[in-house]
Amino acid sequence: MSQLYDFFTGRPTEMIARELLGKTLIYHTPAGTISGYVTEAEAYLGPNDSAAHAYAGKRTPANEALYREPGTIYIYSIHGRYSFDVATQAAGTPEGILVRGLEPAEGISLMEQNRAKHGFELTNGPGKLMEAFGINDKALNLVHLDDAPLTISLTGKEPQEVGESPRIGVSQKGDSTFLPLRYFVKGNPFVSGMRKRDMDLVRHGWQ
DNA sequence: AGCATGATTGACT
DNA sequence: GTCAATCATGCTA
Repeated sequence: MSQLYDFFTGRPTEMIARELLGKTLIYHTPAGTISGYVTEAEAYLGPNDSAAHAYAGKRTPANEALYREPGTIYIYSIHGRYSFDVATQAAGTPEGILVRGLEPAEGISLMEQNRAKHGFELTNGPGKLMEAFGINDKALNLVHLDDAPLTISLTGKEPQEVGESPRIGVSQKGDSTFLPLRYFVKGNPFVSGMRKRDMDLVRHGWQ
């Protein structure tokens, strides 16, 4: 199996989400290459996780990607936006990781064009980073990272310190609501909701 | 009808 | 400039 396939299985999804911080998300477009380092990610733990799309074994055409091979792209829409997930664990085990923040690396001018914003507002949220990448449909849903123009490089940066918190926007009911399954690079300004006084403007929280 | 969201507003400092 | 509250948004079931 491929390197990416192996990366997204073999240990708990919480651990994979944490290790995903600092890895590079890369998108090859006709206009040029866009990439960024993952600053924020959340783990969703499938049937037993009351906040997960696959809670209680729920399976629909929309969340089918969660049930596929590790490293399968799961794109879903919410509130008229698109978000980017990667399926983790063996096929049939519907766990996954939501990427909520990126620090831009390549193609910054393309992202500014796509978003009509600049600076930290470019990619500090799940819908924002998809808009910055120019992704506004589900064409890549169900495609594996190994076979798509959108992929992840396991090289990148190393966080100085990883922060944890409950996940953002999960409805306030169910046992899993308050589990600390959100991981972020402490001090990085491209993390959603990062307050200015908590930002590390020198190293952005990287080693 | 219900959301794993984001932009804007308006009261603060 | 910061922060919390509010609501427009469009896809999914």
